[in-house]
Amino acid sequence: MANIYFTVTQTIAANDCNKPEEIDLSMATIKDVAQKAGVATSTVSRILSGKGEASKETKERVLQIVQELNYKPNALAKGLKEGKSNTIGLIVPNIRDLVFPAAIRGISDYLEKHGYTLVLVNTDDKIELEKLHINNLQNRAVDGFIISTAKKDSVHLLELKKKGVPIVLLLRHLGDTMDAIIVDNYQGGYNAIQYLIEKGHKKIAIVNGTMDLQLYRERYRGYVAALSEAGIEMDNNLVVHNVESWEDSLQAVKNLIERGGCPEAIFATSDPKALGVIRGLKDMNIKVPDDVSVIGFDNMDMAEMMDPPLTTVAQPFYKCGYMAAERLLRLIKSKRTLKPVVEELKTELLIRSSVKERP
Amino acid sequence: MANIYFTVTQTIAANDCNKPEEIDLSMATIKDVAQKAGVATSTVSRILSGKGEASKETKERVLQIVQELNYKPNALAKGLKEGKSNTIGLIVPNIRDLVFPAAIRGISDYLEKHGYTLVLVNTDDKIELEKLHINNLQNRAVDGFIISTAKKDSVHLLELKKKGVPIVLLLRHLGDTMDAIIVDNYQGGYNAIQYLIEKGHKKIAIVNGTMDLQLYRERYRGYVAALSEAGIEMDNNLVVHNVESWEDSLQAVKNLIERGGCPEAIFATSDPKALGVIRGLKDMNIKVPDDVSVIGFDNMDMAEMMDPPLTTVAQPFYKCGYMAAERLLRLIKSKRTLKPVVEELKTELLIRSSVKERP
DNA sequence: CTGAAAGCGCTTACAG
DNA sequence: CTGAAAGCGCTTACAG
Repeated sequence: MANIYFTVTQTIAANDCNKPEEIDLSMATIKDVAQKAGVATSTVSRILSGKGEASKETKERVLQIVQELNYKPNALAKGLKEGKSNTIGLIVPNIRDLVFPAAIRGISDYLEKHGYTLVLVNTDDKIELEKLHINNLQNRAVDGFIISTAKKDSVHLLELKKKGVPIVLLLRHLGDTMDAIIVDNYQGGYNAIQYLIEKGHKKIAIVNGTMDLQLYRERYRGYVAALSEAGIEMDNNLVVHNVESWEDSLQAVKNLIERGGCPEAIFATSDPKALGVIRGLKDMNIKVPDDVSVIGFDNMDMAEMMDPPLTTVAQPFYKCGYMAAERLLRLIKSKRTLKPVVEELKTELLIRSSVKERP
Repeated sequence: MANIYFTVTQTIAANDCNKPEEIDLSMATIKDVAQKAGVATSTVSRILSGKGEASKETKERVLQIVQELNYKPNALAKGLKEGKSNTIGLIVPNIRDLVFPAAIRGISDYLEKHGYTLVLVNTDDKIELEKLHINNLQNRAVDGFIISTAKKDSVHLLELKKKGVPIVLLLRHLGDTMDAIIVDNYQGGYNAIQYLIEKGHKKIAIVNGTMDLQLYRERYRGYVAALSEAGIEMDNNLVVHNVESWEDSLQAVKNLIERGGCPEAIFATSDPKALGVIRGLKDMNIKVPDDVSVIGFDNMDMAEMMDPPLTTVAQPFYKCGYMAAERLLRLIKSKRTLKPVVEELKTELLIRSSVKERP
């Protein structure tokens, strides 16, 4: 039997296009360098890490040979020895969500500068999957996590943190005990409404996301506050929560208008929702911004290409990612437990063409 | 001096919120399991890997203790020993390009199913950066690469492949010696134009990307072929190449119309370009699709939300990613060099509302 | 300034 | 069926 198998293998091999040729796929190791330089591996190691002294001559010789052999230390061995991998894990619900690419780029840029590597994982907001992945990544000796999936029931993250695993939350947060880089969602919502009011709008509707997420609660709070401060009475007929997708919001506007009549302006608490709202409006032959103004929240990469170009509360996604990575590396490198800090970045109202002054 | 420093440290430590508590951050090792089970580590290893025999009793006992201790093998050690890491590197120009998220999700989903991990790197299409990153990832013992940055001058990729490193190209390709998952760009372009012709259009313009990229050359070839086959004469005034961003295409349409007069339809060879084209048209008070029809290429996640919803040649991004991962794992696991295969997936014409029949 | 040795946590022949 | 030993490629005390 073994014989037959062998024969088959041979046959296929004979037909094969490129025979293996046995090039030096095997990378040079520290041993090769040491041997060629006539020193001990420990010496090479010391020279390369810059720790400890070494005579100028040996140093130069070793460096020379490192060049020649194109030697690069094996990160696995190094990681095993040092108990760290210079790798961090990024956990997002779904990379296809338009908010993530910019944030990821920010993370990636910072990490790259500091010799760290980024491992990406999607959870579809399923908590069991998330736990599995976290576990997995810990076995891979990931040095820390950036996590953008935190919800009210994310106790496992609290526990992880308690165990001393470096974690920073991104865009979502979980109370003061967890490091987080988030955005001032309250202020953002407030500013949006204030701007609408400034433009003469009074009957202002809100198409909001799930109240399970603090960020949507905050944006709503901003809406309420700005309205009340301007002495405009809240009208619950103008409020829709729990709108998820852009299709949802398409439906939401229609309901809204049936229920409460046509508002003068609509605050969509995310750009995709704004897109849906605008589409819904157009479907009903209502013009944006001539008949009703729309303001979004996000400033995702496409916002300025929309029709009309979307006036929106810009989140500094790139910066959030960048800072999250920065914070994480600090946590990782710190010898002692650092006091958690929740960094709240400012949003910026980006004025384009979807809001019009009321005559 | 040392003393002063010590004092300071102490003070801070005293103020610190959570004292270290020393929980068992140290994960259980195979040694712990072996000890507790009263067997050798090799036995544990064998049982866990399923290789070699083991008596039912010891097997059960060991598995039991693995549970108790929540033991997970250290991937670094395993990788070091086995010379592989179960990690693959993904190299893209920029994750913010709208074509990537879906593809990445496809890769990620396949990898996850097979116990592999995804490392992500951006190169901004800079070849030196790319080489650096590839080098880096090799030191991290990445088992193979999925690369979406191939251009005419990407000889370093050819060399890498020659050395036996498993690589598969994604969405771009580099001749028949490199495995690649791409899309039938010629057919896609051809179908787009054929559809426009079917709808009664004759004066059809093209707003195309850089001719450095084979994919744009192919889409153009499809345009030319479909036109000629229908007996429509080519008009160079209706052709614009080297349009990069959506702002470019905004400008491009304007020039186009000045030069060649208003076309009946425009083939934008990417969705962002279509977006720019439509905007440019609207700016000139030309209605889409009533005055001129527009067809795109990509079907990026936003295409159906555009105004009008974009008729476009859909690329199966998710599937491309998925298949690229699939192919790569085959290359990695295969003992002998596999003959390179360039898989060309079909595009699909997605009819929405940006093309109208000509009366 | 430099080397020998131990060890990080695994796996894989090799004995028995 | 099971264990002892070697080794993957590093780094880090420890001597000298």
